[in-house]
Amino acid sequence: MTQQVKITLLDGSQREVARGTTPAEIAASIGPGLAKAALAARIDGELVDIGRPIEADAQLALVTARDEKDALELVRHDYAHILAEAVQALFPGTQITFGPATDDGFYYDVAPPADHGPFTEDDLPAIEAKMREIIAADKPLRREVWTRQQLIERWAGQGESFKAEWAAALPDDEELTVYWSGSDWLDMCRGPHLASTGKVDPQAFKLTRVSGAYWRGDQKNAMLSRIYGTGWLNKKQLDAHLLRLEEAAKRDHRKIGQEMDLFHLQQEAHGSVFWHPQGFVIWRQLEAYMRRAIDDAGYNEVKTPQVMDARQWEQSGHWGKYRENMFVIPDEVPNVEDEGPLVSDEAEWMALKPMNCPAHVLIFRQGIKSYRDLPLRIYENGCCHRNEPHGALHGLMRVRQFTQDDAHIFCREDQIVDEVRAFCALADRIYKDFGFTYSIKLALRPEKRFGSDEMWDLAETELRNAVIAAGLATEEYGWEELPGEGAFYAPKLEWHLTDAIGRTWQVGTIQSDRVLPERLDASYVGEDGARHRPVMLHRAIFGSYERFIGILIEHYAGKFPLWLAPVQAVVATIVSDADEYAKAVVEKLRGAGIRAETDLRNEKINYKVREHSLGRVPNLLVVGRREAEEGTVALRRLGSDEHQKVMSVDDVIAQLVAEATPPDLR
RNA sequence: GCCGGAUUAGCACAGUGGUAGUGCAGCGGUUUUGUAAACCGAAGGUCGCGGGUUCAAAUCCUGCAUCCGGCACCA
Repeated sequence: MTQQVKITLLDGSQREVARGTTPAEIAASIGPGLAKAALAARIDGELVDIGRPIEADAQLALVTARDEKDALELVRHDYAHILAEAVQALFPGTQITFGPATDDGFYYDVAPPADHGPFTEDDLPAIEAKMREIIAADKPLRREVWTRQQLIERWAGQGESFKAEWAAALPDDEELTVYWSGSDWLDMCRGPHLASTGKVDPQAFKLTRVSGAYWRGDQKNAMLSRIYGTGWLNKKQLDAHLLRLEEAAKRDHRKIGQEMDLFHLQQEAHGSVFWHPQGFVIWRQLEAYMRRAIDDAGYNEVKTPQVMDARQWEQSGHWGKYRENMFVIPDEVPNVEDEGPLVSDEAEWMALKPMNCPAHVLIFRQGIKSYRDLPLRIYENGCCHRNEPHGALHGLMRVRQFTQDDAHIFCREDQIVDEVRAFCALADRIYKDFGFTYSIKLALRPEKRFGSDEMWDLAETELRNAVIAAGLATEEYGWEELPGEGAFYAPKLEWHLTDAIGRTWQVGTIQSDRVLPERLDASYVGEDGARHRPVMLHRAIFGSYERFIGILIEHYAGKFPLWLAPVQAVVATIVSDADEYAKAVVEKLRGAGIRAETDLRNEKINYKVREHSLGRVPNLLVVGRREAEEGTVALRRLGSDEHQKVMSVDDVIAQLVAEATPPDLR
């Protein structure tokens, strides 16, 4: 066996070193600066410890803070370990389980000691302080390969039942490693890690919250305490992140919804929205916009029943697969006597619709359809109810009553690709009108599903091919396939929007379904005169009006483009002598279709400017004696640094009318 | 549904066993004001709901509801 190995560095240069030389040593031989900066290495592409001996000829890349993605992953992973060590140091008897890096930090799931109860946020300051001690101690992190037997014995011996279970379950072909922190603490971990605990910045992390989390993500298992932190390379990054969180909190649609008087929620109807006049203006604009879009795209709008017999839901399969999310209603006159149960034991059941698809099939089934009728696109602003778990409800984003922009396209096999492509184009146009970029994902068959494997193969292939044909299955569109995430009846293409501050939201979807037409016996007469099954494409672009408006509120931070703004202009007076003039201006604005209000209150103009600015009114038209005499207004635009502009009323109206035109009508 | 936290005036919040408070909004008055908060006054509460402990409960205990942060769920 040769004692030398050949190392190829990033710049292509090569050097011979003794077998077992570490990347750290090579970094040191290149220069002290690099030795200090090197956090880890990639050997033949694999991310490894800086102290990992090199055993064969290899390509070597040294990882420094400049390789931000790798570096963040490494430090976050280290923070997670230090967190676990700190918790065990402070709370002996705590069991550790699992602690990965996340998108902006890390967490560790731990089981508190029997006498302690779950950890709370009150515990965090002490844990943070202990973590800083461990970082200050700069304990070397040392990797060792162990056998499964060693691991199980060690964990079982320490009373770490979760780790022991985990060690026993790890796959046979995996090299099992532990990392020592100094000589007194170790965790089972795949690595890699930095060379020592002192390599992370003690000022660049913060423990943020504590929550419950099930062991191995399964509801049937024990509930652990999950301690979350955010972690970065340096304090500047941490501060920037904390600032971003503050900015995101300011955009919270629940907060803005209250500030702008758009909607409210209350406990007597939890999970269902009370839309206020201002909020419903936005809804109406979206509804009108969507109607124009679907009219153009050859859809037919329908309206279907809110409540249908349970037998219908049994036939569609929802009763079996979806009942726990449905609101059921006895089909019986309730008992009006004081005594006795509200409904009898013999009551038949009905259910509020959780989806619109069965009703659309029932419309399709009326009369005989021929191949000439296809593709038939049935659209509905469909109001659905789903009995969501209480813990899932969240503002407008997750509600129990919502209205989908839902349509079902009944078509032949050979029409699927064209229909999906047309849908891609429609979705593209609509999302761009709102200023979103997006990525497309294909969610593949879930475990709990209807239909044969052949059918799923076919359906998945069709959707994939359609996206490829549309030229969207590319990196630019974030193309990705997500195993196990499809609906129970069909795979789905998903559109994930990216909003103004970089967060993503899954909204649009199209799914190709052969199950429901079969179950509800939908058919058409083909050219051959025989009966055939249509394929059914389920599709939505907003997803639900509620959620889409929630997303828009956060995307625009409440500063809606003019066509969506609840109040488009306020005419505010400086002196009461201008009241009559202000009223006349508002009349003219309204006559031109602008949503305008007067503000004649007995307040200083400073006060009115401040109030309407905070209220996110896009245009403030200030009028005093001068404007009243000259027939002008002083236009002050929200978010504009420039000063007011004095304009004639007609010019202002022309400008606002142009700006308030919905994007599809421009 | 699970873990933790919260719930006090329209809103934001203070109040740890002894007469429920502050700011803003709203209401009344004064002021007629030129681009991000004029001044004065009066009013506003079943302290989420139920039960318990206590001479006395917003405050302690308990059950429930809703909300918040996660987990699980998300057709």
